[in-house]
Amino acid sequence: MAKLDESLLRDLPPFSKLSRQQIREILDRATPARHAEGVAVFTEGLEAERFYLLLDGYIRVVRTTDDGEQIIALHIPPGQLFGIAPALGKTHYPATAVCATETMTLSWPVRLWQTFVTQYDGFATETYKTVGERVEEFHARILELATRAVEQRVASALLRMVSQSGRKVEGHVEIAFPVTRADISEMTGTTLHTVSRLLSAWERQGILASRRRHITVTDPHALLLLSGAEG
Amino acid sequence: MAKLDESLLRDLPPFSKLSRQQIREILDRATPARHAEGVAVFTEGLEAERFYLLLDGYIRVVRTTDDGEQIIALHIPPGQLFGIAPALGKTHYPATAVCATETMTLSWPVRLWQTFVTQYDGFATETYKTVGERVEEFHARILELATRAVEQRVASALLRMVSQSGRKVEGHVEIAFPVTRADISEMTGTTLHTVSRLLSAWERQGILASRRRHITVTDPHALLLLSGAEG
DNA sequence: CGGTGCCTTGATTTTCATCAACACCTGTGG
DNA sequence: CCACAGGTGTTGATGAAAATCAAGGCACCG
Repeated sequence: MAKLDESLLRDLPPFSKLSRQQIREILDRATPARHAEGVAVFTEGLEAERFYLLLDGYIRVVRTTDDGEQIIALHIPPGQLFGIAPALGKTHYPATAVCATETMTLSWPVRLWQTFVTQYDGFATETYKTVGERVEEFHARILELATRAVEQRVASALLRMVSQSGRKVEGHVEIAFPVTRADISEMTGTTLHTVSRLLSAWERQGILASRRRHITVTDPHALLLLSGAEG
Repeated sequence: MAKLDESLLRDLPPFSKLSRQQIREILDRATPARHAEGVAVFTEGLEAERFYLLLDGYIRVVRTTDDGEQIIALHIPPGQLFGIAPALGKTHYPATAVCATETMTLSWPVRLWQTFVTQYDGFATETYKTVGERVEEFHARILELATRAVEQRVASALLRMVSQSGRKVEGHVEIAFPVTRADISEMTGTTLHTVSRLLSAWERQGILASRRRHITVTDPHALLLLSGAEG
């Protein structure tokens, strides 16, 4: 197998303070993998044997209730660590990671976690910053679910995806991974029917455009107003 | 000021692996404080200058929306660290900590965080375990808010408070800190009216008893069923 | 003993889930 | 190459759940 190139990690925050030498060590112990869209990289409840870095693509972090309902907790953009149960003292994955697109990952056995944290300068700090951001996002989600109406929650969910993954094309912003109405309903705690109605209405108003499984926001500001961000 | 007693920390997880000597050091640098019920220990958005340990009493972690609505994110039981923004790479508190009862706290300036993490064995691990538990709880809250009806959410909120703070009295369990209907509505994303109706109904059914600002659960199992835990 | 904070309960209205039906696209296998 | 199946998206009709509106009562504090 060809050696992995050092440029893969050089510019990512958790590794950016490291020497070539250290990056080489890390890469030599990494297991690279390619996953097709829809595949689960790991599954809720299983023993956390490895932790991951998402090199390319998008991951959906999904949780399932006892009675089979599903919610999408988070989207992970390229460049971030995921499956970092060990960072939080967990021995089992608390959620399932599903590929939203085709993805490329690196992974390491959890026993290396301690090594990474203690030996690699900046790794711990940057990792916990990521954890902090995710906690922050959870907080925001709870606030939204508890206080906002469905329309505002759906608007917020779209904006969140746009800002995390948007690629600009002539002023418009397209969400970089496939999303269905059902997905959005699982992010916002509503039904795909309600989401469909809202998107149809917004499309008529020229706020966004959608093809099958793809959404392009043409008027982010209008969405921001709808989301109920105080103004 | 009298010296703080070492027994305060000896049995708490983040400190339990430390020597008398180390505990002495930590205590000598701590600032103790007493706060009355209702007082804010620190406030959302302010610079995080200190981190805290709750010795006695209960803390409510509260967040406010732009338009003045409030939600209760978490209750902190005695013995836990809080205000640990530095652990997540944050320089400002993401929420407000209000005393649900009279409380006793210790606190240290954030600049000591690094010292604690690196010099005191087990401190980092235990702290991040706590963070993990809170993340877990947020996850559960999101799932609930997104998929459960109001009745189930209120039942879950009561159970959560009971299990975190319940003191048993003859088979019944009383929540150890004052709770109003409005508080519960802020935990569950509903209104105090709906909470009041639910509690009245449950009181008629003998599932719980309540005095002004106090709730005693007499039939936890019935609540568990109502909460929709799969069975 | 007056006032404020907490709690209750009824009536009305709104939001959104549910039920139901159908249209469309895409890839697949006969 | 066409039929068809499964995933996706739309839209209307109906009903239930819970918010809102409204009013009043009770307990505790100063």
